[in-house]
Amino acid sequence: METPGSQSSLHRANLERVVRAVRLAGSLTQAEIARSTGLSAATVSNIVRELKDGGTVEVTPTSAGGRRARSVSLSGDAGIVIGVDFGHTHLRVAVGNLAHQVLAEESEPLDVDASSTQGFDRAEQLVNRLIEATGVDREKVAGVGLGVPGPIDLESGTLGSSAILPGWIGTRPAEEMRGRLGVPVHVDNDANLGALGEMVWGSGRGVRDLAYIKVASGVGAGLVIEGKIYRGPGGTAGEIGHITLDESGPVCRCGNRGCLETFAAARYVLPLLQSSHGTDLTMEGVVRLARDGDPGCRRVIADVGRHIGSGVANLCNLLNPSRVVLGGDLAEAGELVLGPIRESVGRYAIPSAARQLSVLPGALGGRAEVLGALALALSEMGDSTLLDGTLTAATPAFT
Amino acid sequence: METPGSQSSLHRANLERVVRAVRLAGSLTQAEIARSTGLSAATVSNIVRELKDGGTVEVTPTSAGGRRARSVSLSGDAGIVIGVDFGHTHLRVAVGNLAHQVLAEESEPLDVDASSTQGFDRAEQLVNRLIEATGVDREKVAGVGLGVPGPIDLESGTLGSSAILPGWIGTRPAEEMRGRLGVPVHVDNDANLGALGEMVWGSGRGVRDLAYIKVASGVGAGLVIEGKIYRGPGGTAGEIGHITLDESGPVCRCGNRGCLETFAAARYVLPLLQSSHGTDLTMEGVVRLARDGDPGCRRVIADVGRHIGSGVANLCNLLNPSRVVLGGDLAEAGELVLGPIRESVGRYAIPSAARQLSVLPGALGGRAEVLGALALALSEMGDSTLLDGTLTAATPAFT
DNA sequence: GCTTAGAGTTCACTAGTTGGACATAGACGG
DNA sequence: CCGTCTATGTCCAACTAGTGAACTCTAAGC
Repeated sequence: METPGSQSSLHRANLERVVRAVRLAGSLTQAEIARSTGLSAATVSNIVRELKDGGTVEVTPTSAGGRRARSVSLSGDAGIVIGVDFGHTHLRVAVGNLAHQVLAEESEPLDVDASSTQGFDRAEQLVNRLIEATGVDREKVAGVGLGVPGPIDLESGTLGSSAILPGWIGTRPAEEMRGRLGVPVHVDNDANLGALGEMVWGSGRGVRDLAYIKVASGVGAGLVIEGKIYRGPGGTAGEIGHITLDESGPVCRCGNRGCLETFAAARYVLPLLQSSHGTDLTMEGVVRLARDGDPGCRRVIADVGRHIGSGVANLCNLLNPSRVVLGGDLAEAGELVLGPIRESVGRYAIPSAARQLSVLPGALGGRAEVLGALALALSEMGDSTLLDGTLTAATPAFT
Repeated sequence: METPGSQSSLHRANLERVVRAVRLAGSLTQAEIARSTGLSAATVSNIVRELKDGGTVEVTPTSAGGRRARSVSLSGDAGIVIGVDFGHTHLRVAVGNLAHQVLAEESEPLDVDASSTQGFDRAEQLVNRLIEATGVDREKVAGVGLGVPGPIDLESGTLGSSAILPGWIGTRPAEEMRGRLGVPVHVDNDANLGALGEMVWGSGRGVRDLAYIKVASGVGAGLVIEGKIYRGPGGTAGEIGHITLDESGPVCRCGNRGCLETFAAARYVLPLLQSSHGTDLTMEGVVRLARDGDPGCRRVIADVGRHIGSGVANLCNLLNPSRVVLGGDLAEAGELVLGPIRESVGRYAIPSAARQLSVLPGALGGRAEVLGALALALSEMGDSTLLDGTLTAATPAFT
């Protein structure tokens, strides 16, 4: 561990190599492992024995119709990881195993005005319930990923100013949950986790550079650069919601004028429809009405799309990602919003950057963040498989 | 070589580790190498002997006033690298060794209307002259870094539409120079190389995430993310010059309106001063007049700064770098332009991102790009090039 | 039932790192 | 001026871990 250039580190690397090969393929015989990792059969034999003794891997005596091939696969109960996502209206929890399979997933409404203590209590209960439901030993929990709808200070782990969960500012979500669950907890904001989730299981598979734009009550972006979440030195990268589109536009909650958020986020957009469509409209409702053909809602959504497109064009000029994935409630609007986004991008981004950009709706809907939290837990426990974008054979199980 | 998980690969990795440590520190004693690499003293002893026998490294019997420390440094004649920068008015060449020392540097004016062939010829001559001047064996040239003032297609290596060197579009600078010099040539655009140069030798030392903004006849940015140049999947990242500041602003050469470039680049800014200051003004001249107190020039430069600041604010919200370095002619204006930039950033960027950002003038002036080209050659060479001992074999005498 | 071929294991060998013992040479104190 | 001290670099035996080759095992095919 602390000998970075020694044989033991080599051995560790070879262990990981084998685990990764098995994970990518689902199950392999030892001979296949040897071929795909480049290790010799003898080494593979030793490593497989070690992994089997450690319980990481299972060897089923014979499964293929070959001669005497014993197929090696990740043992389902080698360990589990948990993803928890505090959204603005819901609390979601997912339980997965090390084979990248989702074993259980559940969500329940979360009252915005609930105190942080209540929220953590509820999360703890839900986590415990799901662990029991899957019937796995509590000891097997290897880590927890936690998503929060606001900026996290990387140094201190405290939740920064977040207008979404006002009572939660200054809490340390990771420590809270670690205290309750007794396992390592890794925390990140919802946009970053959404990006990770879509990259591993959703619309971002196979891509190494993507931006995940989440439009809900605010607008945020999660950036994946060369396969890794990019948070920036200060941890606040991806604040696409507050780039300036119009210096004399509406005043934004951040104090500036004409931020993208003032043209796209629910809290600024919904009032536009209040006089015509009533006051208790939600973004979800607007999207539904628009899909049903309501012209006012269609117009509003198209306008939102155009403005997001302007922001994405800036992002595209600066970072030139190969894919932009749209998440949040708004993504449900499909082409009604993607069309205008693409149009704006085409107009405002430099052609060479826009040409190779694909703008897609998220494939995971509201699950992107929990699954991203799951992926965070997996990657923080040293699973580098997630990051190399070659996850084709590992099919996530949807329950 | 082709055994990816064996001891020999470990040994190779340890060799590289040592070379890298020595290169970063300039010179180290064996004990220091052992501490900084985490390897044991015995291993370091063996590796140093091996490297010394291979000629990669030099051991000077005793240099520090210690007890009997032998300092290990990269042998000066292990190899040299060359940086070439085609600017819009100058051709610059620098020769450095593997210890990150610049051995010789020279620049000469380059006629904008010169054909690409002429340009490459001139570069070849200047390179040869400098190699001779340093007295190093031609065989020792390990690589060349090449800077061009325009976008390079990463796949084909062709120079894209560049209004600066019109006759050069479609050429393949790397291949041209490789053909002439017979060594590997790595090419990148001037903004990226400026970023690299400032990071390694200039205002960006010690920082892992920085943006280098180059304002000259156009506006471009080079991004360094976690210590590496970030080019984006399509190779066009950093096009800060064409983010939209005002949708109804002046028409830009890229076809859009209100791009940052239309408010900041020389070709758009200089005409503003033509009626008052004459027609053959250059950016350099404007800066000089501004420093001498000319109010019109001061105003123009401050306005440019404010607009650049808006662009930087967007960049800052999206990427949150810890440092922005201003390069190009405009950087000479110092606080006259940096003040307005900082002011704009403070106004338009979200506070948490702006707080930890420092905006500095480049420390290398016009040398940033050549030195960056040198750094590119060094980094692309990879430490293993040295270790193979194939340095001489890899360079077919192509004279 | 015999042959065969691929799968996995065992064993001796080799590469390479490590800890400890040892020699070395300047600094410091007497 | 000399002995002691201390950090440096080297050598050696021990240990870790991967490899090739020989070997065993099993089921398929004739």
